[in-house]
Amino acid sequence: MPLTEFPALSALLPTDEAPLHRQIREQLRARILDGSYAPDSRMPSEAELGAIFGVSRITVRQALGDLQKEGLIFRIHGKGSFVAKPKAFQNVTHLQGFAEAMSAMGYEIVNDLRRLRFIPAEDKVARKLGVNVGDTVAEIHRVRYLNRQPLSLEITWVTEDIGRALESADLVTRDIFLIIENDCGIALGHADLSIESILADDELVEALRIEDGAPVLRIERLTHDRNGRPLDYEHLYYRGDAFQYRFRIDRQHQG
Amino acid sequence: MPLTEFPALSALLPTDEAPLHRQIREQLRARILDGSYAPDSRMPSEAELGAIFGVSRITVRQALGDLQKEGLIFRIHGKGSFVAKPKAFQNVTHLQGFAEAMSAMGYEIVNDLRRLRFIPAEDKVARKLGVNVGDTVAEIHRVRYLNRQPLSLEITWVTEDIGRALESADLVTRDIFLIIENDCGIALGHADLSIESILADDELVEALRIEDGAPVLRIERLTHDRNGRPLDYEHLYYRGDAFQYRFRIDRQHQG
DNA sequence: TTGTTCAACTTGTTATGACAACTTGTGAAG
DNA sequence: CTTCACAAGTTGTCATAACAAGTTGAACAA
Repeated sequence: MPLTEFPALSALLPTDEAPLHRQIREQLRARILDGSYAPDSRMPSEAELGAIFGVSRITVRQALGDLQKEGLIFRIHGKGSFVAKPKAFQNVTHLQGFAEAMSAMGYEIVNDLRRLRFIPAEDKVARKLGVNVGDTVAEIHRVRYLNRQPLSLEITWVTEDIGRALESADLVTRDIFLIIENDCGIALGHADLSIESILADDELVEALRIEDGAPVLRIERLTHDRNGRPLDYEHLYYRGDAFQYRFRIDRQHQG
Repeated sequence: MPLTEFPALSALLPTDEAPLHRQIREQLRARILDGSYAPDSRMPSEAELGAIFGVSRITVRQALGDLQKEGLIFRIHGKGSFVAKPKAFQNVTHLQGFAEAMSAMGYEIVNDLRRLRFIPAEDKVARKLGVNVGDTVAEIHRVRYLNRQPLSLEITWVTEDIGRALESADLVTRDIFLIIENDCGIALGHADLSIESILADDELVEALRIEDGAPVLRIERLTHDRNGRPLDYEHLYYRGDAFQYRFRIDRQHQG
């Protein structure tokens, strides 16, 4: 029975309770992920779920709609709601560190940490990270090797506090993303990317052992935490002959 | 007697009325795009919109919720619904044709249709489109101009049925995506992309009026319909000096 | 003037009810 | 046996209603 039966009481309680539709969404998500609701199987009907959770159909529908938007379930008019199969490409849209992605595919990545220093932020870096020009930031230069071949040069700027955490972490084998999440306890949100094609300059020729004028994929990436605060600004240079950036995007639909 | 008794007939009729929330959503979208509702301005309240359109608040809320998911508006609890500023990154996570994206940002795109022919599918194209080698497919070559400057060369392969529809459509100003959706009535699903950096070859030098060996962004894209059937296979070549591929990705989270 | 309270607005959540539209199995008619 | 109509169950749409919760400005008190 919903607490709203006792408005005076519920008003006094600390409002830590999430909305019902969110609670139900999370319970359903847990059941799907732990296999209680198997892929391709039909879930209980909206009416049944309403009875199970003791809420109205509109609340159940909101929870199901959210899960549908996420792609965890699909619904067929007149038939029911079904658990979606985990897709091969699933998650490729999602923000993932490079080593994270490669190790998921069975490759091993080694990083050559060429530089880690604390410097006053220059104009562009300061603007991207949302700090003042001259504030201390950490600058990290890494060359990443895949199968002993240099694959990319990555230049990273982070705020000083994160830089200190990275300093004491294992940057040779671990992704910065994972360090930020696991060691700093910061939840990553989204990243804005810009990809372009350029020609190798002297620094890239030396770092990636390629010829002058070879094609290079340049990616500029600004990663934010879940609150939208910019965390990590990077310039990534990938060898054009050895790397393809692959991902999957979905078309926006009316739902 | 309901028309549904005659499914074959009702399928031929012009699409019966869309749901109210969708009609309202589209009217609001039009007002936002034509500037009637300016960026950052407050839109009428849900109650007012309900009075304007003569529907209940729940219907207005569904329309607003859809627009919010699209990023066209944002809502603040207790204040109102506001028109979002057109962001450079807007919707770039979503599958969008290039002209579609550029026109949303106020740019005008012109296509030079260099070739449209029906040929037997070669091995790779057949495999991507899920047809047999030798089956007839359409091959389309277009050069796209932004502000009278050649920007990209796009080579597209589609199955014969879609090719026939494209043949009779306006490929000079319209996106293939939009033609497929609006003229063929096929709902697009997702696309798999691969991006790499290459050097211009002779064909690209001629088509894009760039120098030999200039950097070019090469994108291979296979677009599927909502059921996962491959529809449209493309090779896109963008001038490295004039184009950045920008988008935003989100990290997978429980919430 | 300054600070506080409060009324009036907004969006967010939830319930109840009704009907439309779609899917599928069942049973009757041929 | 085959075909068709229909009932039962499902999701989709929409209305009305109420209260919660956040925002803001105006009235009021110090």
